[in-house]
Amino acid sequence: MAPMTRWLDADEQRTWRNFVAATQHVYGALDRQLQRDAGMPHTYYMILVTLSETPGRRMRMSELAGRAQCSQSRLSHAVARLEERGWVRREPCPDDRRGSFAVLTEAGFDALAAAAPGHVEEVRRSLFDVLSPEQVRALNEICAAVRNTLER
Amino acid sequence: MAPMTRWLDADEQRTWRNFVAATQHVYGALDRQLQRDAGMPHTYYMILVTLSETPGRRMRMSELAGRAQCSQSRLSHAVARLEERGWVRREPCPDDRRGSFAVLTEAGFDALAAAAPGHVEEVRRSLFDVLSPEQVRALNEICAAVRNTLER
DNA sequence: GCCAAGTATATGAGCGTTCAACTAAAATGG
DNA sequence: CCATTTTAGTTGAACGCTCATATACTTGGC
Repeated sequence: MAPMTRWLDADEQRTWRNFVAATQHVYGALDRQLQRDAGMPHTYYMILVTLSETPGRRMRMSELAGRAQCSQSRLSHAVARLEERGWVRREPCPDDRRGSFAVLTEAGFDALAAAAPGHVEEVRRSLFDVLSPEQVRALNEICAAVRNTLER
Repeated sequence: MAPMTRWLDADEQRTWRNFVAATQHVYGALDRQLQRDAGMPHTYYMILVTLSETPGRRMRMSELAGRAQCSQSRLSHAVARLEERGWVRREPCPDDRRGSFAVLTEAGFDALAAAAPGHVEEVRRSLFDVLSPEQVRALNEICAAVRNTLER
């Protein structure tokens, strides 16, 4: 198959390990904060945010999955849980009877509003506060480059 | 508590969302590759690598947890699974009878050796190949900065 | 030496995620 | 129109992770 592995050199290895450590640190801090203070994982937060930003606070499941960056299955399970909490409800789609909308409820919006300040603080604390403005710019371009890989 | 939230401005929000998308993309690709081709999650891979690099291929559980960046509980569960597969075994620590060593077996080393090329290829494909050398350098510094946050 | 406090690790329940079916409804195209 | 393929979404089992708790040993004061 692969004729010869392009191993990582010492610098690349250091970079990769720093990447793993850094990202896990950020996500760890984030998840702990959200779970502790708002009782939800980051995935749920992203789903609620995505819904809250769309007109009518409603979105088709598949589009929601795309925008909130999660698989359809994950979304389906997540929305089921969010429904149990009364934060989201499903509505059938009139145009396409296979489809359904996820709709953010008032209670869901309130839960999001309550969670947001702590979450944003944590994002700052764990990421932006430790970087210089140039680093933030560089990070943005790096992430955009990585992100574009899949969107082609 | 927090008197006034330091919300993210438009640029920061874009950066944050790119960060989430990019990191999830990288980890997603990585986990899928490892699971598909080597039947293990990234956590297990890191544990095996860490053990393989230490003299005697053995390490105390708590040190292993630190170096492989995972919680003690996670490590304990993971090592239990790795033991079932015959990739790692536990040995009691003579100096401290509470403690134990995790030891990489031959089979474990072989499994790691078989998994490594595909994994490294995937790391390149999803991260290094899409970045310029300058971006890689910048990423390293950014991640080092984030990482140092907790090690103080 | 003894008791309290701390340390090293294990364990189990609960939960989220993945993967592989599965259902049902649209689109496609003869 | 009917048959095939595609698309939208759900479901359940398997599994890893987190959190709280438990166990067993060690250490530090007295």
